[in-house]
Amino acid sequence: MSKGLPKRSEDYSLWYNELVKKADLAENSAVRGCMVIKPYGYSIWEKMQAELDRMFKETGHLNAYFPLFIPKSFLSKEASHVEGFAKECAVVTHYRLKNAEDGSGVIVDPEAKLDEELIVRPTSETVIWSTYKNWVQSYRDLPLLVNQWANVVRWEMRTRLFLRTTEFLWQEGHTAHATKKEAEAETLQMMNVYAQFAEDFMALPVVRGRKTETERFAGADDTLCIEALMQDGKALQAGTSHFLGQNFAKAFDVKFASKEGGLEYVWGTSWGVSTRLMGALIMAHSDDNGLVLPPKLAPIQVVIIPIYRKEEEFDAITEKANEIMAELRKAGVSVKYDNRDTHKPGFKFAEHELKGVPLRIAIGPRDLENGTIEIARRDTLTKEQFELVSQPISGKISSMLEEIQATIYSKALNFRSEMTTEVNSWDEFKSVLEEKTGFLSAHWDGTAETEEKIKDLTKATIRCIPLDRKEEEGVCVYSGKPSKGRVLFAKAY
RNA sequence: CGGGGUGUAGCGUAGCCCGGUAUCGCGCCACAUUUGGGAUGUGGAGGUCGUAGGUUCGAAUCCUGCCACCCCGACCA
Repeated sequence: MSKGLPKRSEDYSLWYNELVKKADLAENSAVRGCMVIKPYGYSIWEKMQAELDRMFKETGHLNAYFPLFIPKSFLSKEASHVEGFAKECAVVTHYRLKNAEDGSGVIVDPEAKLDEELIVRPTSETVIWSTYKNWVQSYRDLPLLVNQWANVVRWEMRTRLFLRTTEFLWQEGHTAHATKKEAEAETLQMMNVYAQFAEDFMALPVVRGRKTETERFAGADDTLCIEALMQDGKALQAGTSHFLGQNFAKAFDVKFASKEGGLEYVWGTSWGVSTRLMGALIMAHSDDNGLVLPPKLAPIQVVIIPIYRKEEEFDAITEKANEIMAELRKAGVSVKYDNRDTHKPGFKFAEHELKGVPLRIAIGPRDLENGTIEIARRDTLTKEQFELVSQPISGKISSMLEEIQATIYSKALNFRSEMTTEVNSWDEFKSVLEEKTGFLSAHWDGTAETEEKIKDLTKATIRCIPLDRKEEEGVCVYSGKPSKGRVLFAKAY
């Protein structure tokens, strides 16, 4: 029962916003739509980055860095790309300020107008493909496998901490290949990397799928995605991987001399995940007591809290705590000793629960006497006495951390299974969407008109066409026209 | 950007209708007693009432502009 944290059942979005702030993850800044990611929140992001970066490198990618600014003319080179992003671009028009003549402060110097405006990147395809033109001449230069960790700006109307902010942090991979087949394989590979990261590290089950044509990335021929389900029954797109065809190669004239002696356009992909994953992580597992973090991404995996009256007791406990910490650290467990004497144990318990620390060890005089410690799990809120002599503490803690990781994953997976409903009629579609929410698995006739109509009527969108769906003859849940398989509908973030 | 709402100490609030210099709780500081689930007592500090104007002898209160945030739409990773 966290003090002051609203309950999920009463107001889910208020719960989310308060949790983000109370758990010290992020807060709104003085700049509209932009957040300050606080040290604790950033620590989690750093752990995500570290794992993803490792996975990217294992699949052959290297990091590079491209400019924050994109010349306006670049953006218009790929027609559907500019159409998709034009409405949300921040534009730099001047390069100098000067003192106002009336002494009221600084103003933009009208004489310092840029000849060509610069766009603050909403994504980097254009500036990167303009660079790739110079990097690629021959098939020997391919493939280009590059990733960038960066910030981007999209001028959104409504923002929410982590889920949608004007500026956000992300990674964007941009690759160029000699063949269509290879680029398609890359697109699929990176979607699978994201899915594996979500499932193994975030403990977040995701549906691997394909976007419909209307939901596709602006400038892509095909968009693969991972979709997750949040506790309020709404879907969240957690990552996308795009097959760009030759669209950007043609827009930026990136050609290569093939082995056969021809001159061909290269094939491209791009793929990204953002700080939005933080939102997914928070919403997927947390409860009314606060954050629940998967051990693999928790900045602190174990916190040790001393319980004492007298100085001598504290000293004895500290000695024991130091032994335990040394052993845990040797085993690669991150552990913090909360030896603040400014707060009582109960306060510390609540605080570390709020912040989602997976395991808590309490040591008091009673434990010293009995040779025990108390271990409490954040995910289940259960406690147990552990005898220090019976087995090595590091083995016990490591296996508990693994168990927590597995438990919260299967809990989320069960939730998603329960919240995925096969619907076969339009009435059923509407009532499930309104009363139960979650994913609706339904037949769709494959047309953009029907997709649009359903969105207008219900606010539900096609989240994806699952890659593992079975071929199944059926009729569209809305139009009654023939369908070859089910797609996933949901209301989404 | 359209509709609705809210801005008062670090946080949450009362006061606003009916104008007279701001209430309470949490938190903060000091001391004492406390410490196995958010301690208690005593004393204390902290406020340009979002912001800029206007009306008035006098504005948190009335009027206007602006800004920010929240909810609902449109947009979206």
